[in-house]
Amino acid sequence: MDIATRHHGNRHGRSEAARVAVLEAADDLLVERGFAGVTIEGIAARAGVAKQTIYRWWTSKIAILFDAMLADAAEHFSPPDHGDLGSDLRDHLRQVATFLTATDAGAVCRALAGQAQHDPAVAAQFQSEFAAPQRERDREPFLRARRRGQLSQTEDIDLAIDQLVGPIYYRVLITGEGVPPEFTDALVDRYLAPIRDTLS
Amino acid sequence: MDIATRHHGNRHGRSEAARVAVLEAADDLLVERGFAGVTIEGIAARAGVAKQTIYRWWTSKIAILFDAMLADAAEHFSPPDHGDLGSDLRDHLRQVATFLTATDAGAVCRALAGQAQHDPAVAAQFQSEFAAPQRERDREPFLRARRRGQLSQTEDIDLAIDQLVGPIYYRVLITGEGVPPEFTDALVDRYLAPIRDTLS
Amino acid sequence: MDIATRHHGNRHGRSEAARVAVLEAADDLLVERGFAGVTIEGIAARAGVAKQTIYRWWTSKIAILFDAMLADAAEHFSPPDHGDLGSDLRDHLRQVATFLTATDAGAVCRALAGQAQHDPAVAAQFQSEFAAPQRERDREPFLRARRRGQLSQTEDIDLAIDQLVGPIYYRVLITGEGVPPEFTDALVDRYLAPIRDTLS
Amino acid sequence: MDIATRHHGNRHGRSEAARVAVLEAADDLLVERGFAGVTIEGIAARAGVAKQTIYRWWTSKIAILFDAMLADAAEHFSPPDHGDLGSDLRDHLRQVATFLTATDAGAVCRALAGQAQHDPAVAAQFQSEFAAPQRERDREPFLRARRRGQLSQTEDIDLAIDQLVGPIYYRVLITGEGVPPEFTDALVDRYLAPIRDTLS
DNA sequence: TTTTAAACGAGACGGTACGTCCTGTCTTGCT
DNA sequence: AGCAAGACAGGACGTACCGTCTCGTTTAAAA
Repeated sequence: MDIATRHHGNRHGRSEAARVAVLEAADDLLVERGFAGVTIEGIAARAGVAKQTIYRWWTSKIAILFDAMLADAAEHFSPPDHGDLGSDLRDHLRQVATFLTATDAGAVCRALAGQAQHDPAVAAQFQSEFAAPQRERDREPFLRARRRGQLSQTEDIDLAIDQLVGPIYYRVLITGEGVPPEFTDALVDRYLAPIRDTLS
Repeated sequence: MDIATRHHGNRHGRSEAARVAVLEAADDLLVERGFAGVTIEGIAARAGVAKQTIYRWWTSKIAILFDAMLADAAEHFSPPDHGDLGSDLRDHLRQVATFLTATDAGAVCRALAGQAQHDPAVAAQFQSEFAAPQRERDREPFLRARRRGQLSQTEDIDLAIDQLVGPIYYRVLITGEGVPPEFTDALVDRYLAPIRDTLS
Repeated sequence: MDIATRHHGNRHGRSEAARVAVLEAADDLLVERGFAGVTIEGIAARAGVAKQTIYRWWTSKIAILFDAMLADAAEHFSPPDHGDLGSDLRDHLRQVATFLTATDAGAVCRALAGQAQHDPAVAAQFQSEFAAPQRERDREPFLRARRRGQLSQTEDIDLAIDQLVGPIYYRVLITGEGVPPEFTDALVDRYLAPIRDTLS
Repeated sequence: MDIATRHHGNRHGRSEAARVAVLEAADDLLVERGFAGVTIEGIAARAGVAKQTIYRWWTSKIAILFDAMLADAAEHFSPPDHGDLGSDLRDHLRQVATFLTATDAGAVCRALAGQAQHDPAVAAQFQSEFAAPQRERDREPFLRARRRGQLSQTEDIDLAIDQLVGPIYYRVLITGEGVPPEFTDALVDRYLAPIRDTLS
């Protein structure tokens, strides 16, 4: 048994078992009962943990959900590398769509994005802990293309990202229409059309 | 004095004064204290209205906020008509950005969009009462251009809208970066580039 | 159905049904589980009442217990009148002993006397709401005897009461020995011995 | 430095320093914040001791308070010997009154007497560890008088004690009036009046 | 001198109850 | 009939202590 999981109350700090149980309970409750069904008391009861233990390590249920999401979010994205910007973008946008619409972490992400609209502090945390790292992942295909000499040095990458992932989030958060591969592929096609000449 | 405002406890139907007071109280509370600060009890107290009166006419605080937003949203948008798709789109996207980032109704809209992430019923209402009518407004410039013969009959208007307004919502809801006219203008420029040939 | 019991939430004030249920629940819990077993949550659960309803009308579980005791305490004592100080005192002291050792209200009284040792505010309330009225009841036999001319005007009645009821409380609260009639009768005999001459 | 105070963690028995610190902390907290302010956590924090150390040596905060009181109670009482029952009783009753009303140990004693009303186990401990030894001390003057031939062999000493100290506890615990020497002296006078003939 | 085991401080743990806030329902008397 | 008022049952909040536990350190008797 791992040292971190062996202890349930000790001077070495927190119980890993409790931490994991809380994150899983929060995740389960969100999926099963929705955001309003995620309560500290409910998490504590389901995780078999005392409320005080939760309050000792997290400031709010939002903080728990961030913890529950972040690792998964990072794991979900595998940087594509097909040696071609178009292929890489198509691949990446599909990953983004899949993450948001078809994973538990994506469900948590949507809930947090929702809560960010209600609370500036959540918005700031969402920005720094999810949006910014995600933006780095979004940039990867472009930077790679640029390194290959396939993309102009003057191309505004951030604008391109807004154009490409913006519509995905829009459909997920606003219209609720679903984001099929045809949609993301079409986005890439439209984006690449005017700059196709600059590609080798 | 208007008939509707004359009665406060009567047999002549609901009190317009109470209705207005509730909507304003909800709006004020949202702006002053954020979404969590909007409670039925708080609205009732600020509006000088009994809780029961609120429950009689609205199903939840969400319903109140929808009421508070919808009229303003419709009023905000004035269909542009410069006889040119580019100009109309630039104008319209600026209106969208202004609505979302700089109006009270936009603040309510963001809050409701947030809540839609937590509650499918809210999402459905948001879709039908805000997103769908708004989509109609978004289509206007394209339909006008098509009627003018400036836009191909085969152009996928809904995809175009996703491409154009999606990035605006994305910046508002996810990155929180703000949406200056330069940004929306650039979106239009990029959109029009490949189809410029099809324009007269 | 009585007006007072008909309403459960209205502008006429509190629900008599809730009031009674709370007092009975508190009483039952004290008898069944002891003072530590009397909790606001426990009372609320057993009475089928919301905690907030309790906090609306009582400041603490102590206040509830006072309410539960006071009416019973007044009812318990029937002023004796045998036309004779000795008989009256014997009767009264037996009533005191019975109240303290053999009634539910007496159990509550002992608990409150206990809590008065822990909290000056409780002590003050105990003094004004129980001890003072009880002292009036204790004085009755002496005042009656004095009116009959059977007791000297100079007799120190309060000292006499301290002498007569003090030992009863002492056995109840400190030694826990029980207070049989033989004991209270002996107290009266010893008290009357030196002043027997003054009696007609 | 004493052996017992030299050790703080060892295999040779408990730390005297910790024991004393705990008792003093409990005493201080009782006096400063009242019975409810005496918590194991509070004692541990103030004594600079781990909670576990407290639980190792005491079963509850009640046990700590008993420890804190008992030595002082025994020390407080110096058996009077004036060769006269009246003088001895007057002296002793004043000591009882002083102990209960004017010493820290008396404050603890009152608190424990209070808690005894809530918990039969405390009552039993109070009876065996305080009331019974105290009763022995109360008997001393009578036994001495009897040995001197000044008190009848048939006199009911326990009844006499109930009559004499009962009113003192009554005033301390119930009426809160204070117990001046005039009061205890009057008790003795009234007690001795009818049996004065049997003396000397 | 080294080992070793009891007591120590610290503090995390699963819990219970606290007193507060808000929910949605209700019942009244007034207009 | 609609209204302001406000009491009601219910449930989650975040806090304070409870009593239990595990840890790493201190210590002095035993080896």
